[in-house]
Amino acid sequence: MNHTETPDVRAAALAAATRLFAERGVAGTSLQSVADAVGVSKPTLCYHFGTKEGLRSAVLDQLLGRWQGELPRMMAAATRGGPRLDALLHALFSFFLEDPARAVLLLREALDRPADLRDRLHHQLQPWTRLLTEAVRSGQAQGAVRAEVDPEAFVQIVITSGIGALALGDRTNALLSPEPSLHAQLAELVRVARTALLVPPSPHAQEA
Amino acid sequence: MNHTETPDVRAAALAAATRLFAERGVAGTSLQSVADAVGVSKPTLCYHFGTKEGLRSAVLDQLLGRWQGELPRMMAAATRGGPRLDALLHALFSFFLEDPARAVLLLREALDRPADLRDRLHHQLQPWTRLLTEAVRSGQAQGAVRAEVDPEAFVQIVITSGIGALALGDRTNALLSPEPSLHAQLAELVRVARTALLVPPSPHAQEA
DNA sequence: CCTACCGATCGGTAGG
DNA sequence: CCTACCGATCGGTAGG
Repeated sequence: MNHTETPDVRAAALAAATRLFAERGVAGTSLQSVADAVGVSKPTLCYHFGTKEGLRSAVLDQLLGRWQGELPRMMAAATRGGPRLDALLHALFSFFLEDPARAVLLLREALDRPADLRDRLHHQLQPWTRLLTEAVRSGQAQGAVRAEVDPEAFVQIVITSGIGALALGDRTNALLSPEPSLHAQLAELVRVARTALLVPPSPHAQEA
Repeated sequence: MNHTETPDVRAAALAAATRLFAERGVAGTSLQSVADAVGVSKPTLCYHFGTKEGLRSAVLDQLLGRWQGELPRMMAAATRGGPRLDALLHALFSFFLEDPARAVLLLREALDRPADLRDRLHHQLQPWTRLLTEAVRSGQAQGAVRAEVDPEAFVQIVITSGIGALALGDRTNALLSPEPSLHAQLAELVRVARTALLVPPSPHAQEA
């Protein structure tokens, strides 16, 4: 029926594995279950990816590659540290909102294999994050950014919080009774980041 | 040698499982590896906890129970929404700093079993978080807290960010080049939360 | 709390 | 890209 004519088993396997790894974790996902989801046999997966570790690595490569591909757009939104903070965060969020598995996968990888993820992020995203911290510093020099901001810690916290909210936001969370929506959390995160980053525009305009 | 005289196998198993579950996840941890870490046989674990799921549940119960036990202390630090924010966050952080596995375990559970964790948190911690959001609201009524703060979203973000930083902080992170220490991240989080929450004390005292 | 053992499933390979 | 199959290990039980 469906053998010897599979246009893109590899792509389908990556998509299925992305979803399943995010949902149940790598250790909680068998190669058989990925194969079933794709509609191929298990040895076929091994033919394409070698081992389970190869599949995991390919899934992560695809995710980080796509993130990297969005970087120019995000960088354009971040040109200076000042008023474009909102646009930058929205660009970051929209990438992860595009596929809810992305944030979950990153978070799982950070827990399961910190050193590996660290290296990958370092190679693929460091130019970007460095640009962000430099934008914060230049904003401080210009007096637009609060002097007391710790640039590295600030950027790290905002990104971590955003990905955390995106990964957990619509799954559970719910420490709180009138549980804040993911949208409300992201909006509040933007407000928090803006308020804690920027020197207030005018000294006496608090109720607007 | 060491059979028929185990004073507290259960406690030792919980401690070992807490560490291993945090390190490798529940799915990535075999009962055998827990048994080996404790120095008992695998059936002994099943005798104490029934199933692997029973062990997981017991681990989580112990963690959340201990957190709940710290709540009075934390609540005392949170009496009003205003100046005691720092003390509250330090109390929260110190609980998780006491055992680095705690934050990791919570984060893993949120990813693996969102509905279950949600229910447990709801039952055990809701009074506490509700008190926090009410403190924010009363602070708004008194003019000490910024009117634009979304109480639920704010509390959620701060707690999520804190636990995220604690779980990931000293494992990896490292998007950034001069990687901010966990301590620097927590300090910055406190500053961010304070700045974004409170109405600035005086309208023209920005350089101090 | 142990030894002995169960069927099921794991990741992966042989061979085509 | 498949069928057939491997040894190892999984969670869990029997029985004491």
